[in-house]
Amino acid sequence: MGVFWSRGYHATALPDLLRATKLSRGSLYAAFGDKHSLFLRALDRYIDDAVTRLNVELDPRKEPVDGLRAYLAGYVDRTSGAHGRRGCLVIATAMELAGRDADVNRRIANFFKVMEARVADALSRAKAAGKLADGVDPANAARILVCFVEGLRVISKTAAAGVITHAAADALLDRFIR
Amino acid sequence: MGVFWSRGYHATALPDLLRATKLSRGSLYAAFGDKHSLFLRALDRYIDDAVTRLNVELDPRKEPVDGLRAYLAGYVDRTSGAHGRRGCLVIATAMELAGRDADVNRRIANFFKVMEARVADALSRAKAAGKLADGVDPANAARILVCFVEGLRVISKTAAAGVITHAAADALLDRFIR
DNA sequence: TGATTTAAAGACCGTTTGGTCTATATTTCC
DNA sequence: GGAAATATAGACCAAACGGTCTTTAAATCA
Repeated sequence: MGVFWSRGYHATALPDLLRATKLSRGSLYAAFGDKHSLFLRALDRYIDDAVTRLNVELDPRKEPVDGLRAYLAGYVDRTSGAHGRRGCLVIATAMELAGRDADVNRRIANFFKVMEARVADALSRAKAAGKLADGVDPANAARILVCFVEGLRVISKTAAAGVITHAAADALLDRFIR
Repeated sequence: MGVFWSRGYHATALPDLLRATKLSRGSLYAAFGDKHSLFLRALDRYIDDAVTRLNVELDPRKEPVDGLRAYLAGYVDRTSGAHGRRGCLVIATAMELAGRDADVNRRIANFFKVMEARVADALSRAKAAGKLADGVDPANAARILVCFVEGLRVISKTAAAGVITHAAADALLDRFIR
């Protein structure tokens, strides 16, 4: 997974995968079929990890506003410095392959749908608890937050070291909560 | 430019470029040097177009809030439907090459810096005119808006046709203006 | 231990990659 | 019209691509 994450699909050659998996050419093809299948497995694992994290942070049994704060803070941390410059496998794949690979497109579209749904759900719970500012629509706000965190990953690819974005994330959430 | 935009750097082969430029192999190399140089020219043109548009929309002589509204609306339009699925050359390049290509990194980092500066400037002018909501910091808000529009481009790569985001963009801006 | 399965190493395959070069047209200019 | 410059088509190159296959070594098990 790591090598696709760092280099992208096309830029990852067989020798890179052999080094990363410590498998021989024959074993790799016996185990995974071909490069594309192996990539799909890597992408699935990456997405699973992300969804798992989402389910923890936005757990319905937790305080929704705290969860949203943790969700945003997690993205800020993961896009700071060297982590940020590594980028995001989902976004890189979306831009590189989504238009020409239906398997990839389906997975990524679903991931964004799930994330938006989890965030919208947390916002709905916050609204029900009277924690949201007047006139905030959970569906719109969820889309805004998802776009914000994904945009964060994009600009962090080239951001200079030491750029702090926690303040922006806090400022954004503060606009929605009471 | 178009072929890099549609396919990305690695996935664009020489024959694609010959077809797109209607040049022969020899002429193309005489005119541009090599694939990487040609790509840099395409990227520069794409960025120039974007900066030009930015300068029009956020022109200091115009009403800043109107400009910001036009800026957001423009991104929403350009990420809807087929346009959206084509993606964005800057983001695709950031994810594909920025980590390993200093020329590319410099251009993209600068582009994001310029965009954020233009947006921050418009927000500052709006604040001076008393048009901003209480407690809104132009610098933080600018980063939020930039991340939002870039995130929009990402999720639009795989979004189903007909998904409307104008409402989210309006909702976001409405949180910052009075 | 000896037979059998499993994995490693890497030669090998056809194709495609980015890039060069030559021979042939096509302009351009006087 | 004829010489000089320019652009074309496409042969050609070495290297790298994804993928297969054979040969050798290691592990497994009775």
